[in-house]
Amino acid sequence: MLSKKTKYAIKALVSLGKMAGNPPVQISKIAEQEKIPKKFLEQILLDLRNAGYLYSKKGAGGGYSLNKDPKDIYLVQIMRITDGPIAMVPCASLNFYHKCEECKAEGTCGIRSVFVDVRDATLKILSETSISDIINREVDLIGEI
Amino acid sequence: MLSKKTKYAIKALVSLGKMAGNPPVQISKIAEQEKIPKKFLEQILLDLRNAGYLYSKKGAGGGYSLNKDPKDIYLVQIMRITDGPIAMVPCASLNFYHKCEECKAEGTCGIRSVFVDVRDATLKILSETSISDIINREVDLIGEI
DNA sequence: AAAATAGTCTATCATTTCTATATACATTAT
DNA sequence: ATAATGTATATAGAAATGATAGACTATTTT
Repeated sequence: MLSKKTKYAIKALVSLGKMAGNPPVQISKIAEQEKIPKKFLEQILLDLRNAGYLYSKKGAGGGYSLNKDPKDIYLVQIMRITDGPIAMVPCASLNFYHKCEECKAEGTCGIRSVFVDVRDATLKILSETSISDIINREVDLIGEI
Repeated sequence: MLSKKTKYAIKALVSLGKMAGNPPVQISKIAEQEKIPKKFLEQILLDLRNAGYLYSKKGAGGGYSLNKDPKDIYLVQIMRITDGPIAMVPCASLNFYHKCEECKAEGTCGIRSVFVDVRDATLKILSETSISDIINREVDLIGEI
């Protein structure tokens, strides 16, 4: 399961993505709109800012906005910042690899082998889907009604 | 990430799968072989037994063995018993569905839509991979060395 | 029948992770 | 200056996870 942190992060980015071009949006506004606890959102936005995805401005009239084109922010990037690994077992992780404690022979582990496949399938989607794609999906879904 | 519970469950099943046909194996033996805390493994095997995947026998000469053909035990089934949902968001789960608290319009949620795709991709692999397949993968991997 | 073996069941504890909140500080606009 | 707003760190509370304990039941062996 995704942590709430990650879900909130994606929601906030989508929300900001829809505003792309507009002046910065205040944390409190995003928190209210997306039903996210404000103080928690502060931390999350900070992480995303420090990772280069958001621009922030202090003081009156300040707030947050995207620091990249929504087309260039991929889910996999966000999830790695907020939740860490994509893989379901540490030994199958590309960016957060570490050995399973109980593992005897990683190279010939059938379980690992399956979860490498799962990772690849998941990664394919998450690394091809941008904030912009999510927004487009919503437009499409609304159109289908 | 998979819980240790699930990882242990799969390991135990694979271990028993390799013994298919042999007399029951004691918990303590599996625990030792697979480096799993014995008391924890007891609980896990009980769950698998109660779900119908294992046969057990008490008393001297007792132990556990598979109650099904290893070809007919799929990862997805085990994971649902030990970890619950496969999907990364509750609103995208087939067997453990529930609404996301903060969600306003599930039907037109772009995030959900992506994670339904992720779920389907994951499910395709997990529902096609059996204990027997894992054992075969190991044979293949050893052959490649 | 008694003793030894091995699973069953329930409770509980310890640790970690997650979620959320609090507080003090820094910067900017008016 | 003052008010608005983000920054940074600490901490608390809650939930989930991982692991252990102990008493009980069934089976086999002697």
